[in-house]
Amino acid sequence: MESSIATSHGSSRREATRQKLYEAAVTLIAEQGFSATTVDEIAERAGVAKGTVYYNFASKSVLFEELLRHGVGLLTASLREAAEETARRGGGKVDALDAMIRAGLVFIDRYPAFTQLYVAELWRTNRAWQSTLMVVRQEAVAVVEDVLREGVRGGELSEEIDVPLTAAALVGMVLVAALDWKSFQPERSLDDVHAALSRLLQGRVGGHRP
Amino acid sequence: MESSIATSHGSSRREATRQKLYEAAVTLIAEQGFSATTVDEIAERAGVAKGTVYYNFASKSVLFEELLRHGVGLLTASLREAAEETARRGGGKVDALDAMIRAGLVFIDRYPAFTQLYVAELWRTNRAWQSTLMVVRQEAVAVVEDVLREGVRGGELSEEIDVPLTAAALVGMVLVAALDWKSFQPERSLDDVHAALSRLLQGRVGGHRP
DNA sequence: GTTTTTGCACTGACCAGTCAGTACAAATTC
DNA sequence: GAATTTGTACTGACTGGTCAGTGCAAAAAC
Repeated sequence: MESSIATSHGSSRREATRQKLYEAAVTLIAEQGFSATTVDEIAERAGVAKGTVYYNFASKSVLFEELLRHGVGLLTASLREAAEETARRGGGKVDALDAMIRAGLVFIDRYPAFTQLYVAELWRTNRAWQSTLMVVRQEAVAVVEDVLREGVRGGELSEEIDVPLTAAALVGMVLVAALDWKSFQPERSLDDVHAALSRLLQGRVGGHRP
Repeated sequence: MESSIATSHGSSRREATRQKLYEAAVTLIAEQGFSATTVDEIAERAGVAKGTVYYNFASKSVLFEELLRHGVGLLTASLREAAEETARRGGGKVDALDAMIRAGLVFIDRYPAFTQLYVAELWRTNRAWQSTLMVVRQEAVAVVEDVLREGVRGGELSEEIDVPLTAAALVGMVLVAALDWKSFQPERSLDDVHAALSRLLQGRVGGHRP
């Protein structure tokens, strides 16, 4: 039913157990939060004894940190891939942004629990994994920033654009719209959501009529 | 130091205590999450005995629920006010949306901890206060949806717009951009952030050059 | 003199992390 | 090829600590 947010290779038995634990943890933590989720629950959902959790991970927070690192890694790879694919096709930077929006939606569609959890934790301070999260966030946002910057440099995007702020806004637009889609209007198709966001990106909401 | 997210009137002594508890709770919960925040911490930060917390609120979650309800109430009022003010001035619907973006930013600037906490809890399922939160979210988003709908009806906005999805995207854009601003680029001014978002709304990022 | 707050001791449920022990397959010895 | 050792993965009862919530007498505020 849910997100296989884990390392792919590693054919050992151990790796399979880790997988199951990741998958159990991601949904439970997304639903209840980190502190409200008990290690016993995670073990039970994974169909494993509690001791096994500690055999595989040093602590509850380490399990969570590795989960975060891997999940964001997947997203970043997927965004970068979308941008490169567009470039290969000879598309412009706006097309690349549009492709990245779609890649983001596909990711969230596949791993909604992970996304929920990421958003919930991202701006928290004073947490053990805060630094991990900041590094990993920067990697993801940087992919969007790069495309914006190239667009400005190549003259395709206006020079008045504030790159970091615009990147954050675009990421936020996709994240929140997608989470709302999954939670409150799950009957809508990915294409619908993509079309709505695309329209906003291309200025066909508040823009001067062409 | 932080957000006076509480009922304004109520001159009684009791109300003042409630205020202090709201303020203490909102920052602590934003930083650590609901479960990781203890009632003792809240009491200590508020400079109040633990018994007082229970004299004023039935339980920890009731305290939190009332916090949520009131905070979103403030935001909703502020958004509605911005839209009406624009209408009074004779501005168009795009102007109203722009004014609402600014109102949202002002709110987040004033109550960053509350906003952080709201975003972290919004898409969680299976929580005691989930229903409270959904009602209250709908009120806030509805304000944006109303303006979009009026804009479409009056011909100022394109009919192809998907109102609920676009509203969610706009709200998300503001929330995430603002939280990023507060957390990662606090040196930027509100006007900078507003300008960046305004540009996106008005299609001067990916839009066809006029 | 009523309402609100304080301070503090207490309870009982809950939970992260530990540890002695089991299962079992593959390697090693005889 | 049977007997023994080794390494790896896993188990679940147990422990020490934490925390929401209670109870209450005395003080303070109004």
